[in-house]
Amino acid sequence: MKQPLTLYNTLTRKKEKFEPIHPPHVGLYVCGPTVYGDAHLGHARPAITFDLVFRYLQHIGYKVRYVRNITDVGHLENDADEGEDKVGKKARLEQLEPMEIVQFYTNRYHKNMEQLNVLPPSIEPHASGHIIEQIDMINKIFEAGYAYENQGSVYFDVKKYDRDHNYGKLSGRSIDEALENTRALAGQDEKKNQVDFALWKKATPQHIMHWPSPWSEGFPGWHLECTAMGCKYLGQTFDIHGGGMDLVFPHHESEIAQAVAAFGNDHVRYWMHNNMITIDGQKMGKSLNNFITLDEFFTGTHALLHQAYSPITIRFFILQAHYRSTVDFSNEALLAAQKGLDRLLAAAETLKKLKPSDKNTVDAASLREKCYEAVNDDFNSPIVIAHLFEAVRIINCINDGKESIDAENLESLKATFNTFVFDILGFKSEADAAAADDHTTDGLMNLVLDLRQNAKNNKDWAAADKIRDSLKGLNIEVKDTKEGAVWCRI
RNA sequence: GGUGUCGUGGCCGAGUGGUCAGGCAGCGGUCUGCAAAACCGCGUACAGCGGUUCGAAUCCGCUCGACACCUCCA
Repeated sequence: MKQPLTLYNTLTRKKEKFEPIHPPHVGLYVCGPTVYGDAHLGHARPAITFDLVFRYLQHIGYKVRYVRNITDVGHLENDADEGEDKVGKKARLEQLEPMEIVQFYTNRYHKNMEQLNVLPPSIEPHASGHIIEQIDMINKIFEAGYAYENQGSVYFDVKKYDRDHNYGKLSGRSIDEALENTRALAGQDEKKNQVDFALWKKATPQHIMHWPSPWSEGFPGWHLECTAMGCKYLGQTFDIHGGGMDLVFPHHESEIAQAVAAFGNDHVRYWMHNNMITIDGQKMGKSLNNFITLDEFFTGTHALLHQAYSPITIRFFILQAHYRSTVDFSNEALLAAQKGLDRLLAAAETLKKLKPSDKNTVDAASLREKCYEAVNDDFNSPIVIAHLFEAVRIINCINDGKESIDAENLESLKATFNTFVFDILGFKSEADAAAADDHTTDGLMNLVLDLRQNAKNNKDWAAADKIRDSLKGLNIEVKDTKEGAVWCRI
């Protein structure tokens, strides 16, 4: 079952063969959301990208421990020295306990993820639940000599670290240049150098979220939680760390520095980063305030949306682009995704009904090979989808009697199609869930279609069309095929 | 300014140095009472200018343009 998977490693800027440290186990860590607002389209990208990674690794036989954190503390609005904790700010504005904010948006995030058919991770640790681990890590960094305290806050000595190791190897930056650029600003705060980052911040009196520590009543620095929690659950060195490209610097760069300082070695083998979703060519993001939330997509309630788009349409839209490319949002593109998805799912239904014949003109094995090749090549989902559309054409041709398939190839085609469409890419038919079809409905529909067939036999087109049009008003579409009428919800 | 990524036909979006991406839209046809669906056929697209090569959208150089990161952001 093992497949020759390759993936693009941000660290080496090359595609590399994937070889886990402790096969068959794989450790996967992905930066999750900061829960102080509703998830938007941008949040769907890493969730879906790494859902594909998670699903595929499992499919090819690995036992994956997938850790995706919830950030609920420590990220500040501005820089290290000013600004308010985001969660704390929201709590103050809404007069709620910070943990109420966290719980509220975490619940909503989970619901959105479920709608997108994103599988829950194996472990979903909260930063606030791992203060002890983070303090422990700061102690280790102190012991190694890369931390210093000032006024109750603790900072990472990037300049010193860079002399011994290499700060900037992930993002391709040189710390000397950063120092050059920021020299004019230096000395305005507690840090020795502007490039240093906080490991622990002493809380100001108005700061709501704070914990005791050896240095002060305060809260952990921004980059610490992922290193601490990743290493706690996946080990001091683990296989894959993922997240959005915008996290490469400084977040992931600093994560590496912390791990190297604390443990003496890099904690991550493969760094994977998904690209951004853009809107009018610009990154969709919280700070630009140009985001559309997932709920707004699902309900169509946003000025820029011409209609509602279902969760699986959003999933299809995202997977139709490679994860390292930007994707530009537009109604036109989403509508194209919706129609393409409908056609793919309709073919899945048709496939169920196909009958094998003695003759065969279909090479199911080759399709299967091509699909695996595409995923193995750095999770190239758009290529997989292209191959699946080739299968759609074949399925429809068989259904039309223009191609034929024998029992063996039919079994193989069904297995491949279902594996890739549903298990790996994670699409699903949304009508099914909504309909919850029962015997009564089926019986009624068969009766109605029978009556319409009678009308047609009598050339009573008016009656036949009235039935069809009325059903359409109930969002039921009737299609006349060679084998008689079929219906589906629209 | 520094570090990167990228510019593909109406829209979205893959791509290897040498017949093909794929989806959506469009046009023509088959089928159908009509419609829908489905199928078949149809588009000499690779930012610009040079260079390497027998041959480049694919390699190199330059120009132009876009985006991302360098503050929190998925």
